[in-house]
Amino acid sequence: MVKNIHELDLKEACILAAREVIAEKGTEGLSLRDVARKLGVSHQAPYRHYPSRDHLLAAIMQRCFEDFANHLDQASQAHTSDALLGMGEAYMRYAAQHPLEYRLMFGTPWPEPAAHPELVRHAVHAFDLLRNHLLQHLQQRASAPQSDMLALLAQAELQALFIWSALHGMASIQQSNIMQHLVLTPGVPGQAEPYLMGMMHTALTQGPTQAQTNPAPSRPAKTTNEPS
Amino acid sequence: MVKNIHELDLKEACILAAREVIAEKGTEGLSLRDVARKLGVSHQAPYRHYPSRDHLLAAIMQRCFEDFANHLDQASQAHTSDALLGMGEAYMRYAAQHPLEYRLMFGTPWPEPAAHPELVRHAVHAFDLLRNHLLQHLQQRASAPQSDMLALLAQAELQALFIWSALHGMASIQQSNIMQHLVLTPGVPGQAEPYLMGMMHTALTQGPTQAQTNPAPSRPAKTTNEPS
DNA sequence: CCCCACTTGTTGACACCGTCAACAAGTGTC
DNA sequence: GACACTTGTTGACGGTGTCAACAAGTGGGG
Repeated sequence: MVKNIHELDLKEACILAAREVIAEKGTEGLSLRDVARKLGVSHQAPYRHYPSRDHLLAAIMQRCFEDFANHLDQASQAHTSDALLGMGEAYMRYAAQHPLEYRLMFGTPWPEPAAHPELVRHAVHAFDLLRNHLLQHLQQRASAPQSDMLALLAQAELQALFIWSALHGMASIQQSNIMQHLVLTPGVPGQAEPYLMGMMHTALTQGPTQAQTNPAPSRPAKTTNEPS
Repeated sequence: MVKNIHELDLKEACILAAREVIAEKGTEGLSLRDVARKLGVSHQAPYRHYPSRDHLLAAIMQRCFEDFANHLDQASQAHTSDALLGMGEAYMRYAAQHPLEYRLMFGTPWPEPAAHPELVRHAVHAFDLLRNHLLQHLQQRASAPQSDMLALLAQAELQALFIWSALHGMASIQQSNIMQHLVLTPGVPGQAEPYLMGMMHTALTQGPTQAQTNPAPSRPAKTTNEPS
């Protein structure tokens, strides 16, 4: 019963088996004893390679972020006409196709804040793909060739956070079963995603509008921009 | 040791104690035996009032949705100048002040799909607050007084889903500790939220822009609108 | 060659959890 | 007074993560 394991070491096999369990029973349904049984080893064997359940989870999350970043990168390179839209659609597609892994990455309280630096590195990389893409667009459209580089970067980051918020929010809502109970007008659920994309497009081309009611310390309005 | 319980019955005390536990240790850290100990009763006493842990969780979620809806409603009535912005800010404030309860409502896999109709009712009510508010605005701005009512409703729902997505996405991202590791330009984290509000304002006043690349079954562009 | 350190995996135990079953005490009704 | 019903208690079962002690393989230096 130990034969099929030694092909790849147990450390790797644990991740594969655990991802299978997660894909079918969710993160909360994952138990170390379960993957051990699945691999035909004792319940403490995985414990030799991962100090705790959280460490195994962190390793899996890291793999998921790798896959996710690759997924986004390939999509942005495939859509040459509008790479940003391509990334957006790829984002939603990944969330729809791997709901439980998506939830593991973005919906689960992270194991330990900074005890897993590799995990953080891979997670940040996925965000950097989006930020760099936006920065590149902003640089192309910048009026002055040597315009304030740091301001451009800040604007790209704000745009990236906005896009990420909208996409993540939509993906998260679609996954929760709340939406099934909302009793919406017939066509609406299917239109929600393209409508969101259109709204994001509008917002990105027009830029933000001031909308403070309380006498807050006002921030000068950003210059309009044309990223797509 | 049973004295302080009989003031309000055990069923109610369980919810209060459990909400305390959740507020400090999170949803996953909640155990029925814990709340029983906290109340000085045996570990099976809560089990008399809630058939399972999930049923207690559902009851708590219901309370949270009630509080959440009240929070939004009061905020929208307080901000007479721009009730929508008031609701948006109130949304983010609630998420920031009750992070674990917010996560319980929107970030936890729901216990059983439709086994808790009361829970669904209260959750839907919070969404209806937003939808009805948008519908009211659209009706005021509608050109023809008796223009297609159902189309207006559908548009209000699409707008509501867009707003909900953006707000929920931002709240979810702010709560996850991912953002702390993103190494952003200094001012950006504080600007992210008002920037998002400004982008939402732009998108709602301008309406969506078509942005399909693949030859998808095109949907006629919505008429522009002015909800705020 | 033999011994020793080290890695990898096993067995057994502990405390904790959700849940089931059986029992005890109070309360109202016929 | 007997009965049913509600509420709470005690005890058990299987499940989990984790710690401690032990077994088997492996490689290198005396």
